[in-house]
Amino acid sequence: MSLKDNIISESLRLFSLKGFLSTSIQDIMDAAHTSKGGLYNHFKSKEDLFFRVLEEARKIWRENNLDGLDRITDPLEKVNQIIVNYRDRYLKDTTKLPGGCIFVTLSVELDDQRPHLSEELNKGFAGLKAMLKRYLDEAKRIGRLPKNCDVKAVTELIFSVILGTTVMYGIEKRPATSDLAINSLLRYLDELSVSAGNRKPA
Amino acid sequence: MSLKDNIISESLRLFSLKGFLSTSIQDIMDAAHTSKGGLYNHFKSKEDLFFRVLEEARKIWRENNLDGLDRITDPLEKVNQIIVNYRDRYLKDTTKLPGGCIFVTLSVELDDQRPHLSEELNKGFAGLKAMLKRYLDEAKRIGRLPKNCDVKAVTELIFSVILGTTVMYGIEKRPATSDLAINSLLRYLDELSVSAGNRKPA
DNA sequence: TAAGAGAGACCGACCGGTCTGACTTTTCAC
DNA sequence: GTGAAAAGTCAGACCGGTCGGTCTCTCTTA
Repeated sequence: MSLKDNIISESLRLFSLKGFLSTSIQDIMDAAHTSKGGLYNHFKSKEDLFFRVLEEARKIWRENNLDGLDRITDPLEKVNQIIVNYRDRYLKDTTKLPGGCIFVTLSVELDDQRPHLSEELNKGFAGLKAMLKRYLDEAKRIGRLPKNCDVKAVTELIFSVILGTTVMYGIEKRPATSDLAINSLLRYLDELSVSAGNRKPA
Repeated sequence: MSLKDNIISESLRLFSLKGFLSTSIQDIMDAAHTSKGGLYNHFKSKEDLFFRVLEEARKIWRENNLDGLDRITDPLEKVNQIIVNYRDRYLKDTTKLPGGCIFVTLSVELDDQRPHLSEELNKGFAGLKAMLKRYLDEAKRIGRLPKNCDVKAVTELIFSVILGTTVMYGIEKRPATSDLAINSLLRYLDELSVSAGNRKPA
């Protein structure tokens, strides 16, 4: 692995643990076994590094959370799979992200301190939310969700559980409890759904 | 208000916005209109101040979130009231906590950097969780929740939504979407409950 | 006159970032 | 193919500024 890539992946690890502002250039130099010259040769500033790290984080997010999605046709099942992937793959990817979801860590740290950085983070959140909503809308359209289902509200619930379990993971350092919360959410979605074997009384 | 109290409340505001490590003594001095001498005359270190601020934050949490609870007897209704208070009072207390729930901000920032500080934060989280579980257990005992209800899982779901909506509030800076998520949770709890007018088919 | 409050100079450590210089690799005229 | 110049890589000294914390001194009040 090139020094540049190594700096990015070590920064990713450190940012997920300590956040952006609390990770010093010295921390990164030590982790990547390099020097000021080595680092600033590849990145023109710490903020530049931030955006490169964000790219890498998004790649990891997609690889983990969207895995297997193209083999699923049912939109509600796709939402289910995203949540399962989040629980089983992404949150447990402790090699690349030892501090849990880096987007949450960075967003909480930066939202009131570096608006132009948190704005970049928010694009990702908005994208996830839009994706969830699109699948749920489609599910409603094809009758997999009841006609009176408030898709927007369900989307926000799913989103808040995803964010919340990430924070829980940081608090408890064990996946057990955050898994429980996610399982509750999955059960809720299942109860919400309409299928041959799971039809609700009117 | 005494200088000491003023330093605490200004620190509370700043910590909720920027976190502990990213708030400098200089920031606090500016906000409280004092100097090094004025600050260190009342607090022996920044960490000492941290614990005083935490005390104050807990007081505010109780005042907001437990308000009116003693006038409610039904345990499920108590849980409901805590969530409603969280939505309508605590999250919107932007004068004292402009950056949202300070416990979440600090926990995300400190869990991998200052274990002895985040440990103190975790006591509060554990206390809230225990309170929720106690009420839900009681609700199940008196038949307000179905016998097969997984109280632990529901507790974790509520907890994760509370944490998640706090993060959402920081991301979106408007209460509208986090309110939606909380409303979804309240509806879910209502559907879960067993009462004269809301009995489920077996 | 003793004590407490508070202002601010000062301390060593660390921050992000720049710059010089040593060393290696690539490029290209011949 | 060869040699010299150009470009790229990286180490580390150095910069001004900020960090948390200490200390001295003045002012107020009892």
